[in-house]
Amino acid sequence: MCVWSLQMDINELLTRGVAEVIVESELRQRLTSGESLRLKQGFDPTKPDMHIGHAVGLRKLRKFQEAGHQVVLIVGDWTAQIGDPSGRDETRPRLDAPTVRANAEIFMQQFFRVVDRDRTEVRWQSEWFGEFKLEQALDLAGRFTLAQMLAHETFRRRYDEGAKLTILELMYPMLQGYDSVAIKSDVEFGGTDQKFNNLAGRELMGQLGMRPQHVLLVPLIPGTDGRKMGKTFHNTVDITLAPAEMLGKIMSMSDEVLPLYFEVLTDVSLAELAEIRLGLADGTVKPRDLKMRLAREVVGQFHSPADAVAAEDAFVRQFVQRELPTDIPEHALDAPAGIVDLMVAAGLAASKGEARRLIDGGGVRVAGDRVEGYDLSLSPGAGVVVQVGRRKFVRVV
RNA sequence: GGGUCGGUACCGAAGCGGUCAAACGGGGCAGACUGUAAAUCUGUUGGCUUGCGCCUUCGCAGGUUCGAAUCCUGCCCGGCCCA
Repeated sequence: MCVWSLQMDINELLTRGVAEVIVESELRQRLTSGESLRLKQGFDPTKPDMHIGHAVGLRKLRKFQEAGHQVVLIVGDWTAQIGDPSGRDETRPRLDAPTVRANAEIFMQQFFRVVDRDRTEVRWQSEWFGEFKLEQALDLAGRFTLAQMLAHETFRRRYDEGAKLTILELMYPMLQGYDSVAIKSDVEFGGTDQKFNNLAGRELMGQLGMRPQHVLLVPLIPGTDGRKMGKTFHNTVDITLAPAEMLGKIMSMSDEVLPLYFEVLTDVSLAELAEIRLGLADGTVKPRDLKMRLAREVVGQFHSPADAVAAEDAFVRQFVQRELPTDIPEHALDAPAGIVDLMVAAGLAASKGEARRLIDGGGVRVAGDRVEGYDLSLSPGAGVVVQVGRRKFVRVV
């Protein structure tokens, strides 16, 4: 590889889908030197479900691996008990070991869909915190001031608002920071919401005479409702979603996400990325078509290209051509049933009240016709399709 | 330890003796419009009941009252001030 293309790679590595690098000039230099770096990535085992927002960081890790670097994945079995102050969670009960292990298993299964397992070292916080002495904990607590902690936006807000804020929670950044010390991290990866925590690691390493880790922050992407994708908003696109669902969620996203999504979730070249931006801006590219391509590429990554194509076909059939989906679940009846009861029994509505409301709202169809009133009755073997909204179907048999 | 303010439905937040299943906003769901876009608009958002109505719900447990989310007592949890 010639020096020039190496520089180009490093440039893309440090800028594409990257929100901030601390300290960029230094990290750039280390990357150029050919040194193999240890890339720290933490994980909270209380919530093993990953969404495509997480994938942004994981894809970046993958690119670094391809450039010869080593990922160190830390299972945060101790910090999980505290809860990340970046969210608004309060102190949690300690998870028992089997739960943590099971969650870690689920998480890694997803993690390694993107990250190269062979270039990953998995470490558990228990390795160092399990034996931690009070003396060490106090030493740690003595290295940070209250003012420093209150510089964290989340702490600050809760403090100012008069919400509950425990000393334990203040320790979260310190513990996460200590992880960096324990594994001798060179670069910590995280979303922009992790900046404070990651900087704590940098601070701590410096105090202990180690070379302070660098920090690479990836952007948080918008979720299905346009707000930052996150579990608390219920707007995630989970990577475990079935191809059809994943495709559908991406298709229902606002057009505004397109450039960013292409940048952080696909491998289209930088040149093409520029074309996409241009095409969207001057209207020569149809957002819908572009979004379909995005959806196909994303689904292809977490499933397979064949799955993606199949999902697209089904999507076009069901939502563009308005045909019935091919795989409609069946609901067996052994006696005639009223529409309301049937909807509840078939899982199309959570309660009879909801079923009636849906009917009132015009959201229920039987054999293609809108249901008007509650007295429609269906017989066993009717074979008709009951539809609620645009995507819930049941065939009555 | 004392004083004081507060704990309301998925979330935020009104209500402060009956007209409260509980305003309003967000989110969710459904409808219109569409590209399952987004934005916008409309409806809906505890359960049972076609209706009258009934049941459960406003931190927990009791009490006062014909009647309590609203008043009283105790307890639990949090904020602030004083010590």
